[in-house]
Amino acid sequence: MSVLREKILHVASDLFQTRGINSTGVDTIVAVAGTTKMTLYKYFHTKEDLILEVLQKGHQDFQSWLSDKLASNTKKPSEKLQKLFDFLEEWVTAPDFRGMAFITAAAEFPNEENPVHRLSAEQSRQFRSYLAGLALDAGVKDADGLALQLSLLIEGSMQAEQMKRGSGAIKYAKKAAKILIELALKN
Amino acid sequence: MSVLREKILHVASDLFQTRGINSTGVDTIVAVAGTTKMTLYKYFHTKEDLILEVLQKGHQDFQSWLSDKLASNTKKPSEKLQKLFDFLEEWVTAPDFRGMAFITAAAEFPNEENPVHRLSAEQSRQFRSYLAGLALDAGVKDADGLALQLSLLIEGSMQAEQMKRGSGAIKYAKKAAKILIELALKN
DNA sequence: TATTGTATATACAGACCTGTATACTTTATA
DNA sequence: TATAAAGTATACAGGTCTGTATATACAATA
Repeated sequence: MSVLREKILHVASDLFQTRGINSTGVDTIVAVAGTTKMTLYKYFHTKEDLILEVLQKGHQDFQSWLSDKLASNTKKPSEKLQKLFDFLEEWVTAPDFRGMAFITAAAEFPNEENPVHRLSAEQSRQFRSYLAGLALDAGVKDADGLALQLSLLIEGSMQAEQMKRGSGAIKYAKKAAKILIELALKN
Repeated sequence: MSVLREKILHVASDLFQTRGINSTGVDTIVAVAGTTKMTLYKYFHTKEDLILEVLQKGHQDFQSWLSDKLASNTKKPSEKLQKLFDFLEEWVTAPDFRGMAFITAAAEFPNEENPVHRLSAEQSRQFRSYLAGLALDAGVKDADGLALQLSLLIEGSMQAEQMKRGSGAIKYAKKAAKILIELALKN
């Protein structure tokens, strides 16, 4: 894939998270990326297409990173659920953390018919389903229920962290999660 | 206070939540409110002023409603923490629920210097501080910790509910909260 | 009746936005 | 060397946005 295309995706992702999607014009994106609008519109038909690709790439990167971390650092399925929050803390406290893209995107496009909103909702569902898979493997009975609860803690933390950097929300989310997970494993 | 001023605030609040703040022009607001831009700008110096007032009113309404509910339906302080989630469920499932304004506003204005972002962050802090007060009254030792955890569950639910109406997230948040509260009361 | 306050109607300036058209330059490849 | 592909530079059309200017209508009040 073209290096410029990647650059545009990366710059757009950063600007969208730091300034907001609607507040970031394509002129700004190409200026920061060091290219021109003609090139941007060659790779992305519309700004909406660009937004959708930024979202998709962001979610893929996050999911791959998390899956790899869990795969190479844990063995027992029940261990994965616990370790999950250690890795999320690592993710959140990284200097280039910019929030979870699909959370902010859904807020900027509240209309449920909007393609950007739909993709955001889909990614949120996907993440919960991934958590449910982990819970199921660990032997949790109400895997969907626990997954939903954990997702609330996680997405809440991400949002709190974006609202105020260094909030430490994820630390308390981890504590709460530990309690919920242990109890769910007993039942 | 002028009836038109109230009308503008109400209409703006609704449009901001259903279409997004940046995507809602003042022309749309005055058209729906049945007035003109001249009148809007007489009561609110800038659009940003209007946004700030909408946020403030929304937060006040929410807090008053919740405080009143708790005051008139519960007696024991420890009961308040539990009942809290029943009232929140009532709030969320109301047909005119539109999400928590300060969550979406913070997402649309990510820059921490921005006045709208600052007010949103302040309201989030205020809500957590209110929860901490309830926890303290109930005799919880780490009141701030529990308050933060509950706020993650609550704000996560609000966000989930706005992402997809009827998600039922608040029901699972309530279950998780019950566990966390009971454990915190024991310590 | 005259005046004052409130709201309307409408037009517009200036800025910004997305997306395209046109012409030019560079680089790789056949 | 000729050709094609990729990118640059720049201007612009058409739309939307905030905020203001100007003139008018209407009601209450003195």
